[in-house]
Amino acid sequence: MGISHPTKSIAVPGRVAPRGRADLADALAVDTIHVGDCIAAIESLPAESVDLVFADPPYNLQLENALTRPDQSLVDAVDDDWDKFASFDAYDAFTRAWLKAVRRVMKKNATLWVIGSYHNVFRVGSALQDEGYWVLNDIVWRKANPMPNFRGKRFTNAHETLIWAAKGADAKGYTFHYDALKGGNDDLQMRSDWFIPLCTGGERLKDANGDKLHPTQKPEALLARVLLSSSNPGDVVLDPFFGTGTTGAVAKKLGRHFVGIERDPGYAAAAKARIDAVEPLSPDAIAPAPDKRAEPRVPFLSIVESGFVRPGERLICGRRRHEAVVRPDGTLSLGGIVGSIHKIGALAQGLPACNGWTFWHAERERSLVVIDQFRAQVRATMGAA
Amino acid sequence: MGISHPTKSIAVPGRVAPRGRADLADALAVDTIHVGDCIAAIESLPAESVDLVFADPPYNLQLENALTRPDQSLVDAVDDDWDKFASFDAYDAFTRAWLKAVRRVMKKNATLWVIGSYHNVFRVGSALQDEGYWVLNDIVWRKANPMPNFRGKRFTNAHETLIWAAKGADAKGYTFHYDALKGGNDDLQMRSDWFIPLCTGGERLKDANGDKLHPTQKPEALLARVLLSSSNPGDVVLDPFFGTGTTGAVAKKLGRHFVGIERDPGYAAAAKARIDAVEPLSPDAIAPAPDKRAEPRVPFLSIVESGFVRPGERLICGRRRHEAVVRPDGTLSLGGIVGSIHKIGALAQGLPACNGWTFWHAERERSLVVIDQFRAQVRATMGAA
DNA sequence: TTTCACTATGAATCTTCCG
DNA sequence: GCGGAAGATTCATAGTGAA
Repeated sequence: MGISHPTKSIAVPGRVAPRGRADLADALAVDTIHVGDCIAAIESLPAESVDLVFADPPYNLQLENALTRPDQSLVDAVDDDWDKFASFDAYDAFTRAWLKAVRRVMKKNATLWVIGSYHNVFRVGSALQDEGYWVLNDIVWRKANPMPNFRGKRFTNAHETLIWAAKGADAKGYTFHYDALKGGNDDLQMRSDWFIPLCTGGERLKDANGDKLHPTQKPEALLARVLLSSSNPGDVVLDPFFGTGTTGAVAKKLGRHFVGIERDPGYAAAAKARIDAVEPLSPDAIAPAPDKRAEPRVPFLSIVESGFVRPGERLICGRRRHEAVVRPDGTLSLGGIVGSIHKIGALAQGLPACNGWTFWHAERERSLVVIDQFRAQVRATMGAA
Repeated sequence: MGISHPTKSIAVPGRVAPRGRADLADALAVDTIHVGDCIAAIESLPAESVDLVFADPPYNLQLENALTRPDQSLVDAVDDDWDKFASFDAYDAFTRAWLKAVRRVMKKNATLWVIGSYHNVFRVGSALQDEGYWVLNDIVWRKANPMPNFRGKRFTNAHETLIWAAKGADAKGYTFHYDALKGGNDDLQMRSDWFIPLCTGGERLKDANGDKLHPTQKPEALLARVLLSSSNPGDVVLDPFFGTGTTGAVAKKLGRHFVGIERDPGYAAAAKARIDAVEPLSPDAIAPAPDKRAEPRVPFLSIVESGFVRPGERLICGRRRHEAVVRPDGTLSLGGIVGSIHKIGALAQGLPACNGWTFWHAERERSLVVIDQFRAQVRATMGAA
């Protein structure tokens, strides 16, 4: 990979080009860190070229005084110049500028993640709504080990907020690995509150003195959940506030490409070294989990033609309350009405709609077999062919 | 108590006057519901007269189509006129107007609570910062039983956000019952993420048909934690969007005074009847109650994220007859099939179901460790969850 | 009385393909 | 772009009534 100063870049070796764009004159150079101004760097990228954006912008913390713990040790606060803004207006102008620039380089169905705290997240959320983004979720990162409130004047600030947004309200084709997330969560839908520890220990980058290298390094587990939920292997992930490269490290590990932008050369160099040391997971470990929506369509007629169901046979609902007759053209008949497995299922129940695949069953050796199982068998033979 | 139409009010009998103001000519009439326009009613109140504000404004949900559950039943959505705004600008103007009016009637050290969802909370948060309020915390209400995402297109929207703000950055003398909250929370600081069930069952007000009377009635447990943390007995609590009077009911129960504003006479009448029926707690009983929960659910993904199990590692059953590969998204892979620890455990054994937590083991120093043990260790770190 | 089966419902910005 | 059809999709609680 590489680093670019305005506009110089360093590329990580041994990485492949992004899908289908390498031949373009203005092709996006991936697995690269751009060193320089965030907005100028974004504007140098091709339009509609990235699949996902993760942004961890300055929080504008507005800290006034030093803070000590009850044992009088000093809390190492975020007091960097990059986190200081003259006013809310200045912060808002900065926010709108980078959000606007980022939106231009997002593909039609790309999505954006932004992380923030109560200091800045309301400004960011309002700005992105104003810019035309469409909020899909706000996600709460519940910290396993937050810093306590040493003065006892407020609730322990134990979470940060991520906003997940599409490019617009009409962009319905965004990536979301619903089934994989559910499978990794005890077969329950993944909720909007995530419980993840802070980035500490060996994962936290240190300088020569053993002090933390970056004040707000995010845990890789957080980025992994973001990338696994809303991107595919081979996708390009843009991080306009790259810092020490957590997004890049996780992207490489999970088989995604990244484009990082970082204005501090020291952070960029640390990120490069960190990412170079990352070993990607094996392809079969990161292959997308099966997605029911991606399965090939199988007409019910194919089930009949394959002999799994005979023309003239009766199909029965799971509770044996309704039945219909299979016709040789792959429709069902019920009381003289003929229609698709879905239409007749809906008719039988008096409902506006019905998934016939899971509603109808066939009698096999005195027990009921759902016809969706026959579809799975037909699909298995399609894959083999 | 009483209800006032512009400006008529109903007062609850048997209530005491607020501390130290009953002798003023423009004294605040407490334990009263004002029926009428929110902003006009706030402007009719004396300046610097309330100790706490709780506001549950319209969320501006922007729902377009009907939504059905997988069983085809219709979701009873919030489609009331009061939640419809022409644009973000219209919503922002409304928000700034009530925030400005409310700030005038707040005492110097009063604080404000506002609840919202991602649809509106960024607008509200930005507006209150712009009006000079100083954010103290954002609080996440984690819902025990949220409505699922029926289309599988997003994360379950399982929380709402509350913003807690002081009148200004210099108002340091606000009420916060740090020790009471800590004592009611296993002697740990109360965190910014609260786990509370929805308002259902007997607590939910119903109309003559048995349908919910108000679409967005909040749970009393949520209001109780708000009032217990940031107000004192005898304080005056203003709620400019009173609805069916949850704030009033909890205030009366906890020995606080309330001022409610509600533009719908039907809601106001229901609120009055509800509050009249409330029996105040004895003074010694007014203390925060811990809500002990059952064991928190831990997704297998968290075990992977915590490093107890590595992506790519093999899990083995207790008799070493079956094995599967761990994927980074918290699913398992066996012979090309990907699914949850439970699904793959069942598949390996040819059974309809399986408890993956007790079935799968990891090899550690040549002996097998059941993955349920890792779950116990993760739970131990969750502490206050 | 207890248990079980079945139904109802909650602040929700909730589809995709083909002709 | 539009209309119609295919077809994918739910978790925690409460309540009711039968066994």
